[in-house]
Amino acid sequence: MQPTVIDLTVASRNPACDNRSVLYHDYPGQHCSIAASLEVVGERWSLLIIRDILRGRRRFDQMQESLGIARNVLTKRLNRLIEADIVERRRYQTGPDRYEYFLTEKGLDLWPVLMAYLGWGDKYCEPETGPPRLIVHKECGGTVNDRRICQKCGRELEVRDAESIPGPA
Amino acid sequence: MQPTVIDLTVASRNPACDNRSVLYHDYPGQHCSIAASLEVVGERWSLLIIRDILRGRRRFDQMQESLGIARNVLTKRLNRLIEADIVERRRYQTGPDRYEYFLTEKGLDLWPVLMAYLGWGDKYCEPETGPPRLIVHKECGGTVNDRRICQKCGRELEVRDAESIPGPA
DNA sequence: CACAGTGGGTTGCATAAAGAAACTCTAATG
DNA sequence: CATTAGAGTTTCTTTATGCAACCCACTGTG
Repeated sequence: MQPTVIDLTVASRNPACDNRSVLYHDYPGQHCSIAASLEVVGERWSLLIIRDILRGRRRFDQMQESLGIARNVLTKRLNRLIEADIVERRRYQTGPDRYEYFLTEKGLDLWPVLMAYLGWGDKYCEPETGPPRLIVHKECGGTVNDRRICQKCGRELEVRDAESIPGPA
Repeated sequence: MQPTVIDLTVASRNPACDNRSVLYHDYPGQHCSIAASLEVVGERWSLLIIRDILRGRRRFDQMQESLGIARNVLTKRLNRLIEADIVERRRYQTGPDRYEYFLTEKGLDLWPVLMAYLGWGDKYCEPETGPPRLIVHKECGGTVNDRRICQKCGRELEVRDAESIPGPA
């Protein structure tokens, strides 16, 4: 299994993507950053879509198949994420227009959330086999913990400093 | 900007992850710690309930009012969390039985996820007013970042080392 | 004693969202 | 000319959520 090369080029908000969809999640009376975040990405599929894009699945059908999500729901989610400036849609072909989805800087900044879930899941969902994948520091090869700190060199890492390799499982 | 190699794919399905509880979320074909975590707590209210309990709202009506969640849904969520061993229900009075809800160790271990969401939300949802709440190190009073590191004394903190106080907003 | 209030839920019904599957559209390929 | 691929729509069904009302066993108040 070879890792996928991902272009993390970041772009600005695309005003062409108009969408009248509303944020149907409304946690009333919450003046809390956690609640505010959850309004945007705290919903069934969003984080898995973001993980998939991070993983290199940039196209509609790839994501749909990998996630097993209904196609109409995937459409809605992607539009919501685009509207929230987390995902960017780029046409890679005209004629029949074809698109790929990329994470914006804001989307990439959700990496800590994914790492936190990964750490928790490794501890409680895969306790005896060990983590199915390890996140390692590209430069020195040390494993990265859920604080995004390299266990070998001690550096505090950003998303671009790390990669995922098969774990002991 | 150079391409980044990231692969959060996960290889093998672990039967230990199977839970006889009714996980109505089923992300088919996902054999990944992130997906596994989201099956348990990646749903509309769970994390907010956990946040509430962490902040000391331990009783049904307190949570119901603070969250604005429907009562029947709160019942269901709490039962799911209890079943998943994230929340523990303790009777504090007999006669008419009265209960309080506490986090188990497993529940407390979700603190990193909350801190990651908090960090993201502070950055993107409350950019001008500043964070509505600050997490501080109880011992030295320094603020805690989303790596759960005290900015003042540099220590790596656990959930019991920190507390939440009103922020500048 | 009557009656309101409190804590911790259930029940029933209406609506909103998710899922499954079929359909569309355009262009390229055989 | 038929088929395939990518990226969605459309339609229909199932599931989840929200809302309001109700229940029950006390407890405190006049």
